Amino acid sequence: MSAARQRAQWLRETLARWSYQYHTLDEPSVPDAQYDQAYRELQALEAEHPDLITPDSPTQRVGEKPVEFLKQVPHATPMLSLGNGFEDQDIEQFDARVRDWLLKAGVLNAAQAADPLVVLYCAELKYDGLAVTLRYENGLLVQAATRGDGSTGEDVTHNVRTIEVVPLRLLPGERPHPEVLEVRGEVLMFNADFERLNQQQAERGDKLFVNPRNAAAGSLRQLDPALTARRPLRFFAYGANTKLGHGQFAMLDDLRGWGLPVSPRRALVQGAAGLLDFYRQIQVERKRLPFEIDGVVYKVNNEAWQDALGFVARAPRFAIAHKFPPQEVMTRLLDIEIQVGRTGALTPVARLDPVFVGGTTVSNATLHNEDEIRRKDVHVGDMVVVRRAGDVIPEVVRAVAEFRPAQVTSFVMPTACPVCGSEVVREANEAVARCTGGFVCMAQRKQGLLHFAQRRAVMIDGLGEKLVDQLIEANLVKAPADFFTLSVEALLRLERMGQKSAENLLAAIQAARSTTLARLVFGLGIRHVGEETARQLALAFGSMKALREQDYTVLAQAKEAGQTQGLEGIGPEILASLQSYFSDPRQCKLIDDLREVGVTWPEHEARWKLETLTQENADVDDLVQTGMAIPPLQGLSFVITGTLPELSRDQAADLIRAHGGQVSSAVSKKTAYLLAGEAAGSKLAKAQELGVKVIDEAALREMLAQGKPD
DNA sequence: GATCCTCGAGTTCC
DNA sequence: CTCGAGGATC
Repeated sequence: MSAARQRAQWLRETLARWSYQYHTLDEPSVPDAQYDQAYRELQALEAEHPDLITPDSPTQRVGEKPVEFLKQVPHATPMLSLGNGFEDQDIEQFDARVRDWLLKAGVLNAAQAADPLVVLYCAELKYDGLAVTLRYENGLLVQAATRGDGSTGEDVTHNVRTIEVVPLRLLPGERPHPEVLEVRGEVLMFNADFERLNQQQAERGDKLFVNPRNAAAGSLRQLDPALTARRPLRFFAYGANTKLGHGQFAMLDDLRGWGLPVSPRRALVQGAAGLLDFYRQIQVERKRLPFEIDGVVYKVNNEAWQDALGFVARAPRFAIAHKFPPQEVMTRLLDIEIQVGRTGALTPVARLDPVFVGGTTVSNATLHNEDEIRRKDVHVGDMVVVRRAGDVIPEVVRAVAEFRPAQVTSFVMPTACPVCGSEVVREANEAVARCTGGFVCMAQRKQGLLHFAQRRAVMIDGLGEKLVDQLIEANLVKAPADFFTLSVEALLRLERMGQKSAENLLAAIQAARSTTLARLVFGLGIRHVGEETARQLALAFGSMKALREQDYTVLAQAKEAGQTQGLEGIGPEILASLQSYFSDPRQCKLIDDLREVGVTWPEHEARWKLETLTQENADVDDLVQTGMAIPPLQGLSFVITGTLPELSRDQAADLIRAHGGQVSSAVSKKTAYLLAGEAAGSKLAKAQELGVKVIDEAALREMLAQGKPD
C-alpha cells in the first residue's frame, strides 16, 4: 500500500472519529482548525490521486448530481407503526396485556405474570420527525429510505449522506457489527437550528417553514443533495432489524458504539409504575430538550419476549407510544357564524383569531350546537382554549372566564335561516336547530347536490364545492338531473373552466350515468337513510318502483307486530321518513327526471316478506337449498380502520361484503375481526380491550383464498 | 325502561 | 373521528 493511500485512510478514519466526537457526542476532542486542516489535506490528496476517493470519505457527503426523482424502494422488513395511549390507564393495561400474553405464550408462569414489576422495559423519547431506515453493508452506508406506507418508502440516500451525524462507515465498536445492519431512526431538526433556518429563509424572501418537523420533511425530500446539505438535519437511531441478542437497551449501546447517535435520554424501568415514572420525568424535561418530542416509547427489553409477543396487524405487541396530551392554546373567539347543512341543521362555527396549535394554524372550529355553547360557556369576544382533538380536528375546549372582556355577546340561535330566511325550528328532545326551507334554501340545495355527486353516492368525479357553487350561480344546475344535461359549451362559460376540464367533467358525468340503486337511494339524501340503510333498502325492495309504491305506514304496523323479514335495522323513524319523502310530488319528479336524462341502474325482485301475507322471494336459506355455495365470510362482522397497503377502505368493504361478510363502523363485542392498516387509532385500542381479533389486509386475502376464516 | 350496538351527520386543514 | 340518536334486545 502506498504512503498516500495509507495517509488517506488514516485521514478518513480520524476525521470520522473527530466528527463523531464533535457532532454526536458533543465532546470536541480537537480544535476546529485542526479538523479543517486535516479535511483540506484529504481533499488535496484526493484531488491528486482520484483513485483514492472512497464512498465513505467525508469529502463525499454531497454527491455531485441532483437526482431526477425519488426512487421507490421496498423495505426488506416492513417499517411498523406503534399503538398508542394517552392516559396512565392505557399504559397500565398495556403492561397487563404484555404479562397476560407472556403467560399464554408459556414464557412466564402464573406467579410471575401476576408480578407487576416482572417486565423490564426500555423507555425512550418519541421524536417528532421522520422515520427512516439506513442500510449498512459491511459497515458502509448503502441506502437510506423514508418510511412511506411502511412496506415501500422513498430513496433518500443522497440526502441522508449529507447529515453530519450519520456515519458513512460504522466505527469499530466494542462488539463487531453484523454484515448487514438495517438501522431504524428518526431524522429531525433541532429547535434552534430551525429558528436560524427560518431567519435565513426570511432574509432571502423564501417561504418560512411552519415547524421543525415540516422543515425536516421538506429538506429530506429534496432532489438536490447540495440543498439538503445546507439544512441542519439531525438523526437519532432507535432500532435495528437484526436482533443483536441482548435486549433493546443494550442494542442502543451497540448502535452508539458504531457511531450512530442514539437517544440522549432513555432508561430501563420495571413495570407500569416504572413507565409512568419515566413519563413524568420527561414531561418535566420536555421544554428543556433542544428538539420536539410528542411522547415517549416503551419497548419490552427482552428480545426473546418480544418475539413471543409478536405483532397485531403491523404494530408490535411489545411496544407502545405514550403520547403527550394535545397542546392547548388560548385565542380570541372573534365571531360565531352559522353554517347550514344538507338536512337544514344550523351549526355554529367559531371564527378564531388564527392561532398555531399542534403543527398548523387553526382559524375555525365547530361548536356543534346551542347546548354545547352553553355547556362550554363561550361568548363572542371571549378568550377560549383551543386544541386539536386526536391531533386533527380543532376543538374549542372552554372559555376562560378570567380573561372575559367587559362586553361580550351571548350566542343566540337565530329564529330565521341566515341563508334563506325560512323559519328555524328545534324539535323537542333534539340538540340541533333546523331550517325549514328545504328546496328553497340555497345552502340545503347546494349541500344536497354535493351529497348526490359525492364518491359514495352517484360519484361524479371532480365535482367539488367550488364547481357546484359556480353551477348554481350560473343557474345551470338546480336539481340532480341537471348535472346530466350539461354540455361542454355551457361549462365553458364558467370562470376558470378550460376545454380540457370541461371534457373531463363531462366524461365523469357520463360515467356516473350508470349507477346502482343503493348509490342512488343514498344520493337522494332521504333523512335517516345513510349509506348502510340505502344498501339495505335497495336489497330488500330491489327497484325504485317498489320503493315508491310501498305504503310505509302499513309496513310500520306490520313491523311492530313482528310480521316482517328482511328489513332488519329499519324502524319506525326511518319508515316515517320514507313515507314522507316518497309522498312528496316534488321528490318523485326529481327521481322521474333522473330516469329521463338517462340515469340507469340494475333492478331485481323484492326480497323481503310479510310473514302472514308472504311476498315470495329468495333469501339466503333458499340459496342454500338451491345448492349455491355459502359465502366464506357469511355471518362475520368486520370493522375497518387505518390505511391499508393495497385496498382503499371502501374497496375492502366491498370485498368483504362480496364474500358474505358484514362491515360496520364501530368495534363491539360482536365484531368478528378488526381489519387494521397503518395509523390505526382508537378502534385498534378498543379491539384490544374487547379481545376482538385483529387482522391485516394480507390475512383477509388469505381468509378469502382459503374460502374460510382461520 | 335500560343497555348495547350501529348508523347518520357534520367537520378541519393542506 | 366523534357525538347523538335510532333500532334491537332483554
